[in-house]
Amino acid sequence: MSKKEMKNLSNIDLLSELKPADLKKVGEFCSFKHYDAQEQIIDRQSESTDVFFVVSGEIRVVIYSLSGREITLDDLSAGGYFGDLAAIDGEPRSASVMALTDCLVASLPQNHFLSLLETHPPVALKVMKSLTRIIRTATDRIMDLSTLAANNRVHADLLRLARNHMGEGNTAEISPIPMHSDIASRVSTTRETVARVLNDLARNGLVERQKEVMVVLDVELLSDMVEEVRGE
Amino acid sequence: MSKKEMKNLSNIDLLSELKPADLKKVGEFCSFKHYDAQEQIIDRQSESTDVFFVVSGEIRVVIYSLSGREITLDDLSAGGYFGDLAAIDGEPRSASVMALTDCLVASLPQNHFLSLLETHPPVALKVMKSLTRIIRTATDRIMDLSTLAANNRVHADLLRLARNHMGEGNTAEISPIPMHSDIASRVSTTRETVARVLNDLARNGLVERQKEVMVVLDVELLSDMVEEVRGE
DNA sequence: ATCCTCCAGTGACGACGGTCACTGGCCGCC
DNA sequence: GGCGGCCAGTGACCGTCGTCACTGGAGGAT
Repeated sequence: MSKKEMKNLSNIDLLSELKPADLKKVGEFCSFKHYDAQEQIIDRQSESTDVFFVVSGEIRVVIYSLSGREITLDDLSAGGYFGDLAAIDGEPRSASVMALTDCLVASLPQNHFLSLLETHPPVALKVMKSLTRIIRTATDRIMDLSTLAANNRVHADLLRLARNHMGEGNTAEISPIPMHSDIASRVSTTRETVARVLNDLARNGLVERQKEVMVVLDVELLSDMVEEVRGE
Repeated sequence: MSKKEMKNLSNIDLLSELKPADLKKVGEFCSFKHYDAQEQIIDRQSESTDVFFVVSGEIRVVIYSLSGREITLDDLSAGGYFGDLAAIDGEPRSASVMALTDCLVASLPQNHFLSLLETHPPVALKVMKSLTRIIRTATDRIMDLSTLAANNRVHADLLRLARNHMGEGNTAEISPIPMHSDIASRVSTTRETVARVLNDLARNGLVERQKEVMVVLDVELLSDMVEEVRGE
């Protein structure tokens, strides 16, 4: 990311097919705002209805139980957008959103977003595809929560990470090493359980933990472990 | 429902704002098919992409774990539709769908559905609203699965049922009495647990089970029980 | 009446994992 | 250097609830 962040929307996937003139217009309806790491961007249950574009940085979509337990729903990086649910249906925010890193975010008022959908069917279709993506991952997660034990959910998450960082053949090099509490928040368990599971895997020679990288030595086997339990 | 079921789409909510001529056209692109109770309509992971309208009867959207455990995602009655996910994104079916009762279903091929979305923005908006509804209930469920114990999830489901059947003041009369296994499938637990929880509530005088009705005597209190646990 | 099937109710058991309470390493800061 | 904060690792404890294995009642069908 260059030092001088541009306040424009040219890198937003959702808007990539707009004509330059239209894109410029959308940009003019937006307010740009910088958020520091950890800062709250949206509060669940609040009544705002703007749509947000992540111009730079990373953000996290979360829910907090009143007990303080934190459930990570999704992480988004530059080019993504969020806040569309409330804009579409007018209901209160379904989740909170926080900045993971410093970031620049553009917000577009609901009415402009809606008219964009109405006048640009391809954009509407993209939004729908994004919504279906969310539903699919959510139902997968419901299935995991319903059928997998906590340690297997950790396996499943590790597998997902490994698949995103495939190295040579059957191995994966995951870096940066994810924080245990982040994994725990994604699969709804505790950091203690994550630590125990990861050490078990290390003892069995399935993963190896180095300074900056975590190596999964046998992705296939890990995959088998997950599938096996899903199926009985 | 009249004996002679009409093969038309006039009662489908999604299409209610179409002009008669357009509605007729959509109907002509549809194939109508009858399904018996318990019959499978869609198989998860299959590659079809039609959209289905429930002309009459009731259907259930479910996922089966390989172990045979059944997870109910949603129940739909006449006027609803399903199968839109695969039509929108072209991926395999995200869930299975079965007929709960005898029912008549119309299927519309993907390309006609997509062009309907493109040419009728209000329909597209309705689809989006329906998708957001699904996401909201899914995230609520993820939250319940993550933070509530099994017996509290039963409480929560009972509360939901009660709210849909409010009687006088603080009471609710739920009928027909839901099957324990159905509740279990909705909240991801076992019928045994449901039976135990319901009997506990009966012992405490919170619910009363009669021949054809189940009476919740203090909805407020039930609500408190759920909220209380959600919050600590 | 006699099966059979489907649903509900219950006890016993055992393990999974959440919670609590520490220890210890790493790192930045004053 | 020493302090404080953050993250990781581990042991002990014990409640919850999934599983298994029955019993029993309410229809339906023959």
